[in-house]
Amino acid sequence: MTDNRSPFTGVRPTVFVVDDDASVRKSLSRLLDSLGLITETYASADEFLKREHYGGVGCIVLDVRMPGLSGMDLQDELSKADYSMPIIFISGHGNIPMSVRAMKKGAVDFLPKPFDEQELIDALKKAIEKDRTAKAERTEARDIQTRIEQLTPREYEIFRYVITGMLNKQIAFKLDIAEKTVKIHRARVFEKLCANSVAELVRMAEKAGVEPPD
Amino acid sequence: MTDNRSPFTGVRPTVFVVDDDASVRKSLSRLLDSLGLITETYASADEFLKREHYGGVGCIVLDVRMPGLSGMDLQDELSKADYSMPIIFISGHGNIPMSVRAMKKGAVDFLPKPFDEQELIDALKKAIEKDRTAKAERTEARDIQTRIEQLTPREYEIFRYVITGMLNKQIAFKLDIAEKTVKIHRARVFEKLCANSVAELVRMAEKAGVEPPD
DNA sequence: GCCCATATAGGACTAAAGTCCCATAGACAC
DNA sequence: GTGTCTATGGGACTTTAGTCCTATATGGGC
Repeated sequence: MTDNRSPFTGVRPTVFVVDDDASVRKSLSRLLDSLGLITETYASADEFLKREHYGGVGCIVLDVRMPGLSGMDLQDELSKADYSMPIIFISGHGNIPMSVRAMKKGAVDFLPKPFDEQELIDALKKAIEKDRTAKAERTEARDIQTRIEQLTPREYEIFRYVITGMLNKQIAFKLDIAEKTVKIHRARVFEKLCANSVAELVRMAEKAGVEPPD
Repeated sequence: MTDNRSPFTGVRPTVFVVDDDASVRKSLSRLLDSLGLITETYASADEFLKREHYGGVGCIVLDVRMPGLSGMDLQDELSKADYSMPIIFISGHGNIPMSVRAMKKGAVDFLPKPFDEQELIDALKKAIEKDRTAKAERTEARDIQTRIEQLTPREYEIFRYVITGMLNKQIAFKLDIAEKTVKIHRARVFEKLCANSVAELVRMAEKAGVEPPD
């Protein structure tokens, strides 16, 4: 991928530019267009927050200092709303503590204006790749969680014991029920989670954040 | 943990101060002592690199600008040498790109001088906690890897199939050997890895970074 | 009062996994 | 060339898991 003019493959990602300076929005828009990226521009953080949540792959190019909510405030809002999309900060009047705070909170980059075009392109590549990975993982995790929610409380309990590697006999003893009953719940767990092996169950549990009991 | 004078529990961590300014070393040393931390000071990055690798829990408080190797250079060296210990940068003449670069490479914090004492203490807490967690995980991963290295190539191969959840019969077909032979290798895998269930094997594989085949 | 979901469990069976015994054959070391 | 490690497998067996059938009890919802 040596051609900087088309470094983005697959479905075209969308970049959200949030900056109060119209000339910045315009020039960024032009650059992003030329890179084959879809662009949406917003003059303030509040304006961006009014937009419905974007479900596709993308990232945000965000000015730090703006009237109303600052870029950092927007970062906090998105984080609180669990609406995560990688952020690239651009700033005319930033300082070190600001940039460090932004990076600690997960920003992909923090570019002081004026910045080199190539720096932004590199950051965009990284941000979009990060979002692609994160979205794929979240989608899978949600998928698994949805299936797990179909389990009855008892089935869920058995599920958590099964992923420890315990035998049916041991689980039955622990819960003071017949091994037969464990087998039945276990079979339902496999069916509802569409699993064919304990190994698959363990992987699902990891991805969905299910912890073994005790 | 509201007492800032002793926020560090368990085995006393060691903090390595690397700064060419003797007065900084002295005052940091005093502060760290008062926090119950063991301190070692170094006047240059090279001097620190000469020290044998420290195996315990701790972190580095590192000046950015120094004669010889800079703080950033030291960060790179440690990363290359796989000698990872959380780094807190302190800097008198830093700038944004510098701080961002440091944070991208995993620094815990980047404090411009002069900094508030409390800021450093917070960063130290975070760094030491991070190191504690990382060390514990690495220790466990190495432990598992050591056991995995005891496997013969064929046993390792079977191991990777087993963690996919495949049946012995299926593995036997794939490798064009008798199911009986698979059972034997499988039994040795369980024995050598001290595992009692496929679930445990799957967890070990995750921690040791073993990927299923194909 | 009846239907449905949930949790419980027995009986009879198949399939898979694990555990002993045994054996052969190649590779490599000393 | 004798010994050890590795990979291969057969036979006979036990244990565990999974799959049908059946059934009972309980608690809600309409």
